[in-house]
Amino acid sequence: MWCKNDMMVESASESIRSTPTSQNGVGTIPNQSDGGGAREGSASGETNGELSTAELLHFQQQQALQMARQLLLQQATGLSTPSSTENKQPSVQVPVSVAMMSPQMITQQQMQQILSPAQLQAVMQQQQALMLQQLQEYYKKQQEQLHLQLLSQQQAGKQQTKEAALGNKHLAFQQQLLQMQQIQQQHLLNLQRQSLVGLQPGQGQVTLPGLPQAVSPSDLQQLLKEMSNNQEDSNKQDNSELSSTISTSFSSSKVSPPIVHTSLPNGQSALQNPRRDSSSHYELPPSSHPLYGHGECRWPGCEALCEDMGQFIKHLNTEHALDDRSTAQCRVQMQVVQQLEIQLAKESERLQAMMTHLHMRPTEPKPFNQPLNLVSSATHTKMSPDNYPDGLPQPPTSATAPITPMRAGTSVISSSSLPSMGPVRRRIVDKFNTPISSELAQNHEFYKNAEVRPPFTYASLIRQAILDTPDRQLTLNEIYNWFTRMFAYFRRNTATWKNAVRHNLSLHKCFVRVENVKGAVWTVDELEYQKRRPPKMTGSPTLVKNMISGLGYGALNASYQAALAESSFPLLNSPPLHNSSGSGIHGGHDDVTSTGEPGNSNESSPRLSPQYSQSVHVKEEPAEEDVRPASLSVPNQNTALPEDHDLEPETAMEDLSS
DNA sequence: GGCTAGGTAAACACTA
DNA sequence: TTAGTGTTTACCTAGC
Repeated sequence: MWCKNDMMVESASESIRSTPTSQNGVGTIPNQSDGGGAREGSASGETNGELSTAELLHFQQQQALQMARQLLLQQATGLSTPSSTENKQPSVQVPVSVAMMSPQMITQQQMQQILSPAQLQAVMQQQQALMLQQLQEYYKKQQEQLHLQLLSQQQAGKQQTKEAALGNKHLAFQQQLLQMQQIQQQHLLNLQRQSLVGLQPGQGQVTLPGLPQAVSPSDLQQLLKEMSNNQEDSNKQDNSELSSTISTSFSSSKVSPPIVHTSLPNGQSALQNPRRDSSSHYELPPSSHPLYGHGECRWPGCEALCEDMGQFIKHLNTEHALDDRSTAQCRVQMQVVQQLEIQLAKESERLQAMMTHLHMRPTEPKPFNQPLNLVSSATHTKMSPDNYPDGLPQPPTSATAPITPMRAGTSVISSSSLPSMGPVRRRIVDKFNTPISSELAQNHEFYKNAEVRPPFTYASLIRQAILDTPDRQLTLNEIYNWFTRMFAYFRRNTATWKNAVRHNLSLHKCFVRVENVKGAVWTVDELEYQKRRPPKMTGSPTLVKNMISGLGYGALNASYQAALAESSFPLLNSPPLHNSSGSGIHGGHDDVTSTGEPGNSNESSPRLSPQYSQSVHVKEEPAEEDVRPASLSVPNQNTALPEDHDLEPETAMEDLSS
């Protein structure tokens, strides 16, 4: 017959075994070679033996981390004398184990996870105080040197004007020092105000580490000012989105005159350079140098005018050659990027939380936020059995899975006893209208790493898997692989869900099996997929009412936003359905690579790319065997369209775009 | 209570 | 013979 199994490139079990890494990183504290540790190690290695101040600052950071360790030990053992607890076995496993690690192994994130905000604040304050003290000592030395210079110059019988100049310089330097101290005080205050916000790992790392000795004191001061500016801007905007933060801080630093005369004459904030560079990079033709734009050198702190690229290259090679200064600036830039990345992660998390909030009513009795936007908090600790409602039967979905989706779902779904997960998924999807593509786009990492069952039906997932491919067709094994690749949950119990996948493929008319030279592939008949639910909603004001009330304003609005997000769906690139009679229902025939195949009367073949359109197995559905116009003339289809949008956002999006 | 949709399990047939 | 694929049926639950 048409059944060929030559497509078994790899077994599903192999694919399961081949993807263990994504499961291991969930909720675990990296012991080694994580970003922070690697960076710290490399930084210390680079600065070893060269930069005394860098080492000093590094030692400072170690001191702060040591204090954190002591706090942890105190917290764990209840003893107030850290020295007595140094060699004791930890009574609290995780924190002390972390505390026992070398300071380089403790990242700021881990500290934030372990320490309380007050402890963190105390640590950071001590850290900042130490740093301020060190800087003050450093500048005191500078002052002494200036004094010595002044005395020597006086002894040498210099002219009065020069003495006055030096005196002015001295006074200016003192003023700068005072300003810097004020900035540091503000920084401390900001840290105190910000509490956890101020304890963003990147900020601590930017403040503390690796300010290399190669950077001149003025540069150091400039950088500190820029950091404090950035800090102030972030405080001012407080919870504003990252882009505005960056742009605002950039503009503020851009317009603000530099406090000191430095070798960074423009006062341009190095903290904003990455974004500026990146933004300018987009404006420039691809051949342009990312460090050159608008006739200026975009090297951090340098706005040297260069008429052309050749001059810029020359300038780059002369002024920004490989030396201590450039290395230091590069290092600082790396930290700036790191901080921005951390800030981006936090802002993304905030966005996720906002979207999660908008997906549900505030008083929703059965909030479903677990599968929706927990990317940043994709830790299984929050889904521990302790969170499972008492008295509820443990879901029988998986006997082996340590954290079953049922458990995760019910932990937030509510007290409704749900021995089966299936209807819950359906309800969730229906109620919150979560577009599968946007949901997956938002929480891809979450589902990829957390063994939480996606709140979508098998049919939706299969459809998404198929539509994710350029050809809109997948073999069964490829569908399996998509499931296991996209969802950690489907790396277990393969027999169950694979059977369900096959069951759904065979059961639903929207899935069309096509035989080609590759073997049997499965495609999606969008028309059939659309037709599955509209009758349920057509002409039912009560349903619409219930749906709207169930969605709430926020959810409804979110559905539109999600619909907007859905507009980027690959399917939308397909030609529109012309004969949809204004229904907006995206006919499966016209999406993707439909090429007006000869057998157009066959409704099952349209989505096939030419190389695949060979044989189509149509499920026996006499009523559906008709051609497109008939299937498009579904009763009440016009009226069902808006409701269909609400009911199936992911498909509604395609409708909107068509 | 009936209908529908979805999930799960199982049996069966077919093929490589 | 085995494993994968595809189909079908039955049962259950939840929502309407």
